[in-house]
Amino acid sequence: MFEYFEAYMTSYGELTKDELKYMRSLATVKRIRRRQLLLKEGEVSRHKVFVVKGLLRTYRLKDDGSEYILRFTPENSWSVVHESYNNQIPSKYNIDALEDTDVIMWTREDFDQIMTAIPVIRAFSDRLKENNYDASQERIMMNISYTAEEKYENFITSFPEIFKRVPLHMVASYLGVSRETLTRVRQARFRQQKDNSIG
Amino acid sequence: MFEYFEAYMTSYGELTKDELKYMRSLATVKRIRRRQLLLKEGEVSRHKVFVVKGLLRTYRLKDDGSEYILRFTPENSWSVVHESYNNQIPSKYNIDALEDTDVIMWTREDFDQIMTAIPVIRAFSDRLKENNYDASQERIMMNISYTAEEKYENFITSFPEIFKRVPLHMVASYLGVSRETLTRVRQARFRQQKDNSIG
DNA sequence: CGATTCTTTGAAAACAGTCAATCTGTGTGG
DNA sequence: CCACACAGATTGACTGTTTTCAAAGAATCG
Repeated sequence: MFEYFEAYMTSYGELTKDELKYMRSLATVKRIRRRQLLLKEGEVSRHKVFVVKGLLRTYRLKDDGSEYILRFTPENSWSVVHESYNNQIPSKYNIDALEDTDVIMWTREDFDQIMTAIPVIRAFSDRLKENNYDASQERIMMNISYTAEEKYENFITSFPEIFKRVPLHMVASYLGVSRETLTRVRQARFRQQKDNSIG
Repeated sequence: MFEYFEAYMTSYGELTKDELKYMRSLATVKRIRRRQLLLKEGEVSRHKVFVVKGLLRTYRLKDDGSEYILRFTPENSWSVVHESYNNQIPSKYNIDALEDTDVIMWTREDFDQIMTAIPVIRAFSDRLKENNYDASQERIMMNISYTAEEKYENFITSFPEIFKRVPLHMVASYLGVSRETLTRVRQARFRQQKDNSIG
């Protein structure tokens, strides 16, 4: 299992055998079955979680039961509820698995030590955060400036692999539109494409 | 001018006289007049900008001329277009001043050196980033799950001081609703409050 | 197969956007 | 000090989009 992480990690920077061994010694491996929760609202997000295989989803429930998805986390990416992880406060979000998922995780204390011990890891982590932050700014602009159709279009082109793997109603609750609207937007788009190919 | 930054900075962590002197030696002071641009779309965001006094706004223009506001930056906060600053690529955003504004700024190279030389600054900068990131996640959830009225309500309670200082149509383009809708939402809310106080 | 989950559809209602006009307040120049 | 311009806020009528609700088709899975 850890080999997957090694492959991922070494593609970004040079790590010595010892450093990898060290990370491995602190890592915990876990399998989360489809529909199983990894983190429940109210709990504290205590681990930095690397997804080796599968697909996680971070989402929030409103009182009326409606779901709003903050993010999808496929293999070779990280799942953490930052607010909870950084401040050790209860999470407002749930994390569950949309597919059977294998993860490697480290407690916050251990991961902090790793970052201190291995500068490459800290640099890497910092860069990841930057990228995530940039992406979330982009998403905000999308939210406030795009039409439903543009949002859908944008999702498909930005996350084609995820799009293939998640049900449409989840795309809808990631974008903040109703599933019916998403259906109709798809129809419109489909008709347009046909028109273009005929013309 | 620099004293304001000192006061801000020392309220967060201990800095020696020498460290402050060092930061001061690399700092540039600038005044941006109301309606003046600090950064133009297409330029690279080369500075970390601290607002001493006044109010900046980061926004994007669509082809049709409509504005979408990413953020407001009042005194004692930082204005940077991260994507551009980090990767030294052209900015998609404009930054302008909504009030006459005094800023202190450092080039990226200098600020990187400062962070290396003064661990407190790095730690502080990291914490700021975390907070910004958390806030942007919150905003995303707001965008996708709140009604126009809830968004407005949320803005007032989250940023009461900014609310007092910016025109309503800018609140609207921060929230992603039309200014007319915002007006009507306000009326509705106002009527509700009156009803409550009568009942 | 039967059950569940997912997607689509139709019709009605709620909501938000657009356009054009008006109103308000502020500030500038004569 | 007044008049005018200008930015901002509001209003009404209309249009268009999105949601909601209820129902019915697909698809998937044990």
